[in-house]
Amino acid sequence: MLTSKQSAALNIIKTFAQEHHRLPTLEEIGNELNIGRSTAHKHIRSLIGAGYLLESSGKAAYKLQDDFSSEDTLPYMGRIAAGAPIEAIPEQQNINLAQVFCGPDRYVLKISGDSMIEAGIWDEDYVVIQKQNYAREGAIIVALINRYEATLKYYHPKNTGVTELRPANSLLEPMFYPSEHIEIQGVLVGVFRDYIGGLENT
Amino acid sequence: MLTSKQSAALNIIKTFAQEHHRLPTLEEIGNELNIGRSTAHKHIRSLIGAGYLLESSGKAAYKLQDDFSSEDTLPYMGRIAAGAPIEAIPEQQNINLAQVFCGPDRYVLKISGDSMIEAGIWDEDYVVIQKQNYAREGAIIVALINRYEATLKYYHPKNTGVTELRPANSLLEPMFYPSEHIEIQGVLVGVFRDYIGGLENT
DNA sequence: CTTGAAAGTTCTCTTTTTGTTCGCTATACA
DNA sequence: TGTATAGCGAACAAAAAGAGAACTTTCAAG
Repeated sequence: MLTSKQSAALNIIKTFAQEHHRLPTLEEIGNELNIGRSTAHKHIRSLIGAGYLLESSGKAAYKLQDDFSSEDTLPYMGRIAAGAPIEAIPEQQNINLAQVFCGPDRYVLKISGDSMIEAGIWDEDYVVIQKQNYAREGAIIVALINRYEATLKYYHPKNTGVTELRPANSLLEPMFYPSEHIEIQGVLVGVFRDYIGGLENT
Repeated sequence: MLTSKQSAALNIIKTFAQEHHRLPTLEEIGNELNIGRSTAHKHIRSLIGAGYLLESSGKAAYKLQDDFSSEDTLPYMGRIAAGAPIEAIPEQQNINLAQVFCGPDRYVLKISGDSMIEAGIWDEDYVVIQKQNYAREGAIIVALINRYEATLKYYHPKNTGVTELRPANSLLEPMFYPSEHIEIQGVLVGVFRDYIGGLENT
């Protein structure tokens, strides 16, 4: 059985590995736990002894068990609606999140603020942006205003040389700019939200 | 496993490739990391040795894995807020959607209806569910009512043998059931929404 | 075909980081 | 009172990281 500190150390290692694609050094573990390097080392040895980590041959202090890998796809089970059972779809399908959202010239931004809340984009949500310098009317874009401010808004160009950037929040007013002061940096591809902290400390 | 510097170098290469549509030279890598050409070269050789990059025949020092085009990570560029430029994060990170949302015993459902709209879960959104038969109070769960109806609601068990399933829509009333009529099928892990139809045909 | 710039490679050297060990102290607990 | 867990900090060796010079390869311009 693990002690609470050992378990905390193991958690930190796994979380770190997921986020950084590498194992933390003893010092990094120590910083997370506010303990020194040598103490972190002691925990690692205990975890190896208890079978939670494996001894490493090279320089690395330890390595993870192999069972730490996971699939890239999720089964798509169907629809869920209030007042009805899950409507199973006839043929089992898999969704590959990477395939849908990833691609060249795409990147992720984290949202600060509530200006798009009525579009279902909340504070602390993540948005996937496709880098491009044009957009359709009504699209949600990353706009660079006056070569300085970046913002996520609905895009409504007018034929008067004016561009409206419209927030999705009835407490906020639409903003109007000379079109040449607006530079489109990208358009919204998707939104995702993490309820269990898998992306917590990024 | 990678060291922190190797991982940083790999990140820079991937980001650079996305932005410039070509691979950075050793010097460009070095400039990003404030290291010299020869040191950058050493990192590249290590990354090739570890299987993260491939050896190249021609002039180029290295090349990316073939599967990079369908890469399943996205560069994380930082935060965006109204009225401020994109706040770049110091150390470039990549987000692996699959790693965050995928895992054993998880599946995807598509939402029909507006009953969770105030929780930011909209009609036609996709939710990732972790299959489990327990949940914390206040969690968003997939509940099976009377072994027939499935629904996504906030979970509020009472200590009177009654369980409240609360929608996130002020137009709808909370529902109360004898706890034994409620079966927890899973808890909400994440939400995602597709703005450009990559999931259209499902 | 020659030539030269740019880019990759190799070498030696120094510095920094990292894992490891050891001795010591402190606390909780049976 | 002895034992197990936690912790610190110093000291050490080895790996990793780095600089910089010299060299080779590649490639495109002339």
